[in-house]
Amino acid sequence: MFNLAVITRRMGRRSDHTPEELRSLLIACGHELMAERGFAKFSAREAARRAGYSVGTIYNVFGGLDAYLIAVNSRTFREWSAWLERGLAASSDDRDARIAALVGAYFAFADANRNAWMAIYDHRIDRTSAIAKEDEAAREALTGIVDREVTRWLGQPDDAATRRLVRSLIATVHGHCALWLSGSYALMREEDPAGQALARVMEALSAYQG
Amino acid sequence: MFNLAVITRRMGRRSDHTPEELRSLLIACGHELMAERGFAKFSAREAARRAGYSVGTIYNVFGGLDAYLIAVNSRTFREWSAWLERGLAASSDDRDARIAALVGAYFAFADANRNAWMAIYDHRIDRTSAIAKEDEAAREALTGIVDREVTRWLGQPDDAATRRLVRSLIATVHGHCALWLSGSYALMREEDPAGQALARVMEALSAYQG
DNA sequence: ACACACAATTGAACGATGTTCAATAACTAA
DNA sequence: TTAGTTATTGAACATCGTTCAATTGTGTGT
Repeated sequence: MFNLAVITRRMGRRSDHTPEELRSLLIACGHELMAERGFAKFSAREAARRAGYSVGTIYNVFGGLDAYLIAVNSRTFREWSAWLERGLAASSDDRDARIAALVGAYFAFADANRNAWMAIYDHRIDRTSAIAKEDEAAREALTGIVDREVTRWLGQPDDAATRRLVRSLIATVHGHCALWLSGSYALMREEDPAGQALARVMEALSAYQG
Repeated sequence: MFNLAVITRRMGRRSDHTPEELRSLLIACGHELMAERGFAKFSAREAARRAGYSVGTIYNVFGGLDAYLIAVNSRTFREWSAWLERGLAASSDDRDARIAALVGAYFAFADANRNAWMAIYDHRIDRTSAIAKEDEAAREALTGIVDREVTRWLGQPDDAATRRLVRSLIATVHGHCALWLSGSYALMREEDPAGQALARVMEALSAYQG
């Protein structure tokens, strides 16, 4: 008779990786693919394939595509934070120099990781699916760094008004960076968007100091 | 014998609409769909269906999806410009009031047309496909409005340095608006992003005036 | 050893998308 | 009326996200 099960499929539980390893592996491959292709051309199938697994595994491990993309983008956030800290560590102690180093590192990271950086903002998170605590922390860490540096520049304790300013400063720099990388407006003809962003930040800090 | 052509398909050239009308119709339906669904869930098939045509027509008229999306988003730009002009027309002649009206209208339009507004920045334009002249103009018109108002506030002729400042101010306001609508960062806890943006703009204008 | 239960992994199936293009209907000119 | 041209169609194809019955690796109990 006929044997229909000609090809034996490799499946079932495997001891190739622990759950944590598998999670990390999928995030690493997804992050790599995101950096290569960008958000619009990202494919969960392809990411799983690169990890040596099949689509369904992503849904098993993360529960859905949204959660997976959040995990992938959170990895970008962590790399971004580390990049900023490295930039600050290499800076002098002069307070203006530290702010300049921070803004410079912000732009440099986005420039060096365009697709991954833009993917952070390309992915619109549905409010229904809550973000994992560790990922939430990874995203807030970045705000924390800016908060710390602004407080240091001001030389005064961190209060509610300062945190409000910090968010506004982040938005200011973000706007310059986003329009620069997306090539929108005639901002394309601006050769030094980071410099402009820094100028706006320093004006705001000076005004806030009074 | 059998008649295989049981269903007669309505096709071929039709006198329902002139080429210009058809173009406008497709843009209108696409814009409506974009406002309803947002960029991620936009479908060319559905847009064409709403216009009473079939997918292929979009490719005939616009040459490709990218050009169609550019046309749809350019319509948003035009509505945005008109909205800003209306806001400025309703403002007093006080120079600070006009800047406040401009920033306020900027945010109000984005808030009232969230999906369409975000779609402008969600669509990454491939550098290969050039933008039509009329669409390029629609996008630059917005910069022109800001340029005019900033020049008016400064009370001095429009020069290269001023235009550079204008682009930076647009980026500043854009950053606040984008982070606000996307819900990123802890900016969600900011109840008045437009007010913060305006504060940054006024600081920059004051600093530039010297 | 062996069998059994459980857990992890698969990939076919489904509906929907963008894109292409031969077929065809509708218009124009003669 | 007829022939030629043009606009419009939608099936075809590859790909995507998503689901889930089927299958198999692993560990446990006896």
